[in-house]
Amino acid sequence: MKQVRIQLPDGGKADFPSGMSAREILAAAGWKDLENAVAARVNGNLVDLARPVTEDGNVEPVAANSKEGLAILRHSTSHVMAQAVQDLFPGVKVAIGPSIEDGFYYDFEYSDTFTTEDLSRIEGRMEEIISRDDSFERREISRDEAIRFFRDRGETYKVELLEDLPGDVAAVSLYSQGGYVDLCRGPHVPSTGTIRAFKLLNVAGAYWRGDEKNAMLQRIYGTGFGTREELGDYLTAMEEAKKRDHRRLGRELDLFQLNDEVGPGLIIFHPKGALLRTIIEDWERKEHLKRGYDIVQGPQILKGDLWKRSGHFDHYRENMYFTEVDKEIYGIKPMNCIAHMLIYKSKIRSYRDLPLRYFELGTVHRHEKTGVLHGLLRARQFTQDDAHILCTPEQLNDEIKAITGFVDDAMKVFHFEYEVELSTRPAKSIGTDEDWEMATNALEQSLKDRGMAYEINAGDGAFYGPKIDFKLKDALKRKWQCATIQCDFTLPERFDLTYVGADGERHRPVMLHRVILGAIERFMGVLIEHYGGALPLWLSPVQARIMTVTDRHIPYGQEVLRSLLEAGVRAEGDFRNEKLGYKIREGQNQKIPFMLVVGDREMESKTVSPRQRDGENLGAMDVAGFAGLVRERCERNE
RNA sequence: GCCGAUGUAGCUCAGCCGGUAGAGCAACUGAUUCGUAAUCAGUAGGUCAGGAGUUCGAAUCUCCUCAUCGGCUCCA
Repeated sequence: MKQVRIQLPDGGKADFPSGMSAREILAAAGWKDLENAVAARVNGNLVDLARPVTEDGNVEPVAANSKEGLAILRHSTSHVMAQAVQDLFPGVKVAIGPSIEDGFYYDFEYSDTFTTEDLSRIEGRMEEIISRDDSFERREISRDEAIRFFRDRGETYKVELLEDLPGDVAAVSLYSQGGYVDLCRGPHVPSTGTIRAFKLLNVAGAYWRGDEKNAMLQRIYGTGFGTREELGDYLTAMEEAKKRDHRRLGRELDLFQLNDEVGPGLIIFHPKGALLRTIIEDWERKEHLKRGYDIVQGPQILKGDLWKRSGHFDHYRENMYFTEVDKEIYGIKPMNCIAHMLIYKSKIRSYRDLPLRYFELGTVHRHEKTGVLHGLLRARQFTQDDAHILCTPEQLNDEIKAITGFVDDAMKVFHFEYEVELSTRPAKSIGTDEDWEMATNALEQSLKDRGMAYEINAGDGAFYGPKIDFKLKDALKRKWQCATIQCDFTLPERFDLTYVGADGERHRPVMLHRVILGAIERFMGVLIEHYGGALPLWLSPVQARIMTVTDRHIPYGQEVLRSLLEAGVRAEGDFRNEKLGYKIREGQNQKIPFMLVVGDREMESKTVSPRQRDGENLGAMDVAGFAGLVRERCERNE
């Protein structure tokens, strides 16, 4: 009888009959905690526990609480959901139902709409299916057979998926549990009873295959975990995350408003929000000057002809606003590049002048579709920390590396982790193949030189060039692009930018568009959520609030306030006739870093008693001492 | 833009099968003058998102518009 040689958990090897299931081998090999296994990994491939093992090598269990195990569990849960939906709503067609980060979904075509009550019914039916503990059975059939099978059942989406498989795929796998059969690569948990904790979360529309030209399907989102406790923790964490939502904190901390009367996607910054952005912008100017950028400023509206020349009129018009002035059409700028081009063109440039780095805190307007607007994170007017770098092709690599370094420094200053993506040529684009290739290579090489981990985002570049995107996550784990570096060989061409080289000939410079924080508004939104509103001292619009114990301490409180403001501390007073506890509570809710209590003791000794946001009382100190402490902690970025 | 849900006082939310609006907190006024997360009392506050319709009568039912929320698509 044929044998397979399998590695044991203790490091030894043993032989088992070929064709034994992965589960049997795991048990025989002496693996522990197998009741938590949802699948097996055979020589690196994830397979069902029931899959026969026919080759030598490694067989390991995949635990329900591992990353892969959870994905398998959730994927199986999505199949159970699809089964429940088809039980309860005959005629509903299934599309796709993968596991995703934090959960799973399944897309359905249904002539009616799923309601919240429907979700409860579906959950109920899922519980029944789970309690039946039906096993997940895998079988392989030919592709043609599968097409016939799903066509007979009217599952047109599955048929389309099968028909679009690459031509060399001859066989596919089907998984069934109970009476439900789905086209699926697997693996799956052994049986429906393995699913212990799940919850359906919401219904949303989703285009078939993510294309807005296709039919709108109904997507049901859910999540699942290995235990009920973990599910409970997750749901609690989601509730907590909602409390960090910048839209909520923006109101609670009195930072900004979004007002229907003003219009969607337009932000009004209140004093504290405006101060926060001023602090960020001051930081930007300082950091850019430090790195050899020139600060410039372009106009808000530019004549239509310039936008035709730049290509925006042809490729970006639907996102632009236009206005007419003295019978002339003007475009309200959606990007800052044009003025920067004209600054470059204002003189003859030598290779000795390059690189030139033009920086502008440029306010732009973009007509975003209504459905995408999202607080500060997606607005119709926003200010970019934008720069355009004009350099020789030889300087490109160093310039890109300097920018990625700048981004990395900035992310450290604001305590952010980030992800990097390289986006390549989209379908709708301008420029030659050679330029695209050269630009894409330049970006990729710089990332490699710096040893940065990145993913390729095929076809997601700007219409004028490839880009590197840096993404931050919001409180609800949605990713937002902040920094980006975009290569552009087209605009210098269109505006006929040149420099005189060492050879005395005219050459075409290369251009980089780049932002570091991205849009100040978006960055503020992510920042507010990141810190849960408790901004670090150097960013806090109000660093200290002076609180009087009784009315007789007001004159001293005002004296302290004056001294602090003079010393450069952002301070304010709470001199109301309220109890100290009430003022503290309010200050705490406002997440003010320091509360300075002034009563008889402080008035007597000419001191203040700072109470930190974490509740710690620093004891009495004089005003100059406190101002020094604030300055020092700001410098240390605490 | 598309699918779905939602829209009642500054905020959070009640308001049943249609009979003309309510709470808590916030605000304001007064009393109180208080030492590290909520002092007490009183007052005021709403074209029930907007518009049209059905009805003797609409916050409630229907339609349209606007906005918000969750997704999709798109993007900083």
